[in-house]
Amino acid sequence: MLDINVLRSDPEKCAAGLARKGVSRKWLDGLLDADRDYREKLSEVEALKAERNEKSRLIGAMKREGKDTAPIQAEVRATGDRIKALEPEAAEAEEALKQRLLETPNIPDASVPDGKSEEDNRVEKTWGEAPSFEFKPLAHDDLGIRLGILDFESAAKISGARFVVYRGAGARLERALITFMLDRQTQQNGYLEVLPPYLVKPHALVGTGNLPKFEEDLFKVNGGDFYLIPTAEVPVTNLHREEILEEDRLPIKYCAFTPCFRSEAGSYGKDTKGIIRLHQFHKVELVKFAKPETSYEELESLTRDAESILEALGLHYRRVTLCTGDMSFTSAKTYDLEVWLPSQNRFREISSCSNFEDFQARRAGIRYRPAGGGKPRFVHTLNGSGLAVGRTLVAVLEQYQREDGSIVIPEPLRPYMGGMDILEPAKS
RNA sequence: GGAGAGAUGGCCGAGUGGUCGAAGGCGUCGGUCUCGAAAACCGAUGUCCGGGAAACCGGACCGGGGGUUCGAAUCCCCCUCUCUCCGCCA
Repeated sequence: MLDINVLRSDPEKCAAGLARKGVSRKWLDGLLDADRDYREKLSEVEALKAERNEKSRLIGAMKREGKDTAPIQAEVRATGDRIKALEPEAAEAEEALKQRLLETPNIPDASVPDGKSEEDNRVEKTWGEAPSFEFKPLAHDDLGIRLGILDFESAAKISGARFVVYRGAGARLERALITFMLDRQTQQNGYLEVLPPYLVKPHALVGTGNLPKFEEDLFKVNGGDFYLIPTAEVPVTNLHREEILEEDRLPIKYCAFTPCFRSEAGSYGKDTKGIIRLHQFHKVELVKFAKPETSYEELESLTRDAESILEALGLHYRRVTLCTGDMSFTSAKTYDLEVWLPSQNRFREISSCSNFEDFQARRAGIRYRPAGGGKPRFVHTLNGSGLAVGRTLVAVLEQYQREDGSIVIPEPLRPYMGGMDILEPAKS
């Protein structure tokens, strides 16, 4: 959520920033009209309340002196009736303003390139080299089926499209990746591991910006006021909702492994093969709460922390800065990490690292008190995948495949695989 | 699922219709004392919204929502959450 005070005091600058996110001037003007309307009605109601409070106090004093209060009571009752009539109007105006504010996207940071689609993202760096093969490299799902570790037929029988069953060494590899990532982020990169709920209330999703605008992306649990989390970002960011943190606690760094559930509405026909895009997948998420002054440094280090996993696994990848058109609703700046997939001969997203500045903090009420005292300020929130586990497994299969269909297990994963160094087709 | 108890400021905890934004304690900050520290003593310590350049003024907030009343932390109704006991369960 943007700061209404900033929108009010510098509408020209805000209009320019919002235009980069495709927000029309008309929308912003509507917002400012709603703000004016709300403040007008609020002033009116508050003036009446001030009058009522003063006279009620007077009644108390008169009663103590034994005076007749009937006439003034009637007067105050009339004031009360007017308040009752006007108050709902003010509340309605406030709600209208709030609703519009909740549906207004974040303003991109100045360093973000303009653009319409992922074509316009800016490549920041490329790490490693694409493995060269003497043979035609297979896609991960073909490899997985041949190895007997990915079972799409069973998954379809149970749950339909966009699900998978991992079997044997495949299930173990997924688990190895999860543990490896968590160990790395907690032991080397200084994150505190948390294991949050996978079902959350609507207000938590409003806090992170998934609601009210993007409900169709989510799975709502039947019969309850719960949604399945689309990412650990939701429960972990809300860990400190409605809190005032002490400055010396910042930055706070959490990592969390969770399954993620996404409806993938609107992605029909996209990535229908394999495990690139599923309704349920695993992710290790990194979340930071930072001071505004340092949040962009924290974005750099958070992105480095995600990259450290790819580098440890020896996976060829690149970093891109998302252009204005490819960025999410909530983000001020996002780096995507894209891993090389030989079968597709291109890079695919495996991590997304964002600084939301105070956009989420304002929605979720996450503030900190400056060390010297003074007014609480909103923190900046950041998060990034460190990494998407299923897509990491895809990259390992594809980049480490051999001509006979076996897979070399990257060295750092071997301790987590019981010492296994080559993943070979199951005997039966 | 059944029975009972509770939800008050950073924390503990009093307050049962009228200057209560809320006693007291703890914590924190400033001061006195001290070579310094501790102790002791003195003082200050909420958040949000609106108006204002500011000083300041007004409004709201005692889990959430509604009601009664001239006036509600205090009375009534609904909801949520927490705790205790029983049942069930991983």
